[in-house]
Amino acid sequence: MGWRIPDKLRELGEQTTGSEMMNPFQLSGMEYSSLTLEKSEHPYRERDSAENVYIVRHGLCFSYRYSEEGRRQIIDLAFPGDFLGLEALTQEHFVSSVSALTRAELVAYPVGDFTRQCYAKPALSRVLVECIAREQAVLTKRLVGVAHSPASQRIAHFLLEVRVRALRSASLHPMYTDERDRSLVTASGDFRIRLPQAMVADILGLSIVHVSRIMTRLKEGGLIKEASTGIHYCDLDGLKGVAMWEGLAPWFDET
Amino acid sequence: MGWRIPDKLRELGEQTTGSEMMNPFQLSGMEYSSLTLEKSEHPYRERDSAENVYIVRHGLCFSYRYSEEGRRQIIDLAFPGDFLGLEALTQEHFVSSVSALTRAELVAYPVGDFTRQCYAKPALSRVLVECIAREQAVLTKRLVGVAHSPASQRIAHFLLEVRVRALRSASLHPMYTDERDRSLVTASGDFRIRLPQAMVADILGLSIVHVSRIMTRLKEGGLIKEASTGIHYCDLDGLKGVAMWEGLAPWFDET
DNA sequence: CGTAGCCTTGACCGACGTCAATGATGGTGG
DNA sequence: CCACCATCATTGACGTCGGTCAAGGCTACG
Repeated sequence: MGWRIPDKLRELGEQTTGSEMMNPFQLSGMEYSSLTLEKSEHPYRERDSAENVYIVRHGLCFSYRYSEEGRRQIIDLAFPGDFLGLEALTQEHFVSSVSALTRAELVAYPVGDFTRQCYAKPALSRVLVECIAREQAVLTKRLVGVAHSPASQRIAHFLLEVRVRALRSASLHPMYTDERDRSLVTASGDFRIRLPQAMVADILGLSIVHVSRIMTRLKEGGLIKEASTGIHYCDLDGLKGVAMWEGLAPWFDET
Repeated sequence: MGWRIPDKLRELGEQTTGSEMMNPFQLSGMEYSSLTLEKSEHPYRERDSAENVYIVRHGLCFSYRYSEEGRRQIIDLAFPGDFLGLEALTQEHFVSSVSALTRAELVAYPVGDFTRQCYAKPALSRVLVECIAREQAVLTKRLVGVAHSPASQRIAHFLLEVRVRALRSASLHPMYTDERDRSLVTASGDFRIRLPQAMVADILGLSIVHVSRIMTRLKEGGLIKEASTGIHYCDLDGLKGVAMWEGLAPWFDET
């Protein structure tokens, strides 16, 4: 689903051990294992028994589900620092699948431990609530958008959303800047990211064809460029205009 | 937003005092005040400073927001037992408004108390996480639906969703069956609810006109009836067919 | 050179929105 | 009891956004 920031765990009262400081993923009292995903590998799938909660460490993942008609609906992207699979906290089995958009590295915590720690450290629960609330804000925003706005606006908005979230993630989580895959952040001011149009389509509920059409329009307008390095954002203000951008949510700082 | 069920608070470990048992809304250590809303009154509005967290006691509320183009987008309904305004936990100001669909009664807890109690009783945080997760499931489900399905399916699905949630609320929360307003539950097997088409439209992102068209089709098909008492569900299986119903979420029991 | 991803483009069509007029209903006050 | 208004639902005409189908291009890669 893409929840946020274990860092706050430390930030928020709970004292941290030295080793936790060294490695923000090692939370005391919890098992902890890493796994590396190649592009389009799955840490878990719908219906799998939900044994772990994950945090993204590197790379980009996305969670999705198939609609009854068999279309893939992407629910959200997950940037480094985001949680994945929090459904495990409340359910036996996952109700969504996750796949890696680039090579990615996750950290897995067994649900049991996680739940236990929630009880032991209220700060952890508290963080969770915040993360979920933040996630929820993004989702409802998208819900509102998907419902009413024309495709161009949705797409522009989504591109901006991705930028803000990626930048936030990168700043909180500098290791993301790791150049291992190139779906990355700023070069010389302008932002770029590798994001196949099919992703955009499946997130926003549009057809690939139509996404293509609109992206070419955006390109013609000089708002973005596309290259093998991904989508480049050329004219931020232009994009914000098209998107009717008002910011993502109060707690996401603008850049 | 419409989160769920303080009852679990007691259910989930935290011992309860006698008076709490008598009145599930009186949580020890928290201030607590009630307010009654007439139809279409607002407990709070977007941008209001977020001072309270609410639980719905009677009646039906809905949370909404205006899109940039000025259309009202309803985010969710809130049934008795649902939380409202949990945004207050993470934000200074509300980002959505709430209005009563029928006469309604809310209980308000000051955020400060609420937060403090979250730290004091991990079970409370835990409940919150569950509530939010449940809410989230409904939202993502709707997101997926809104994105891809034809209007008829969305509407049918929504009607069923409402039914399940209302029944669940009524069973957990018998006081709901209170006959004070008639937007209520079962009569002799069939379910009915008062729900203006404009609501449905604004929840699902459709135009009122189109909702009307489709509802008439549903009526012609004998799936529902409409009367002054609200929408009557005549042919549940038929509806489920149209909706491609697969249940709302694992933890919502079917009826 | 062939194949596989991914993007583009045109022709066509249907679902759904908008506009505008018309009906039902029910509540209020004279 | 009726007149009036507000709210909500219906219906038709018409336009458009965006989906589907199908063909063709562009890298990238073995």
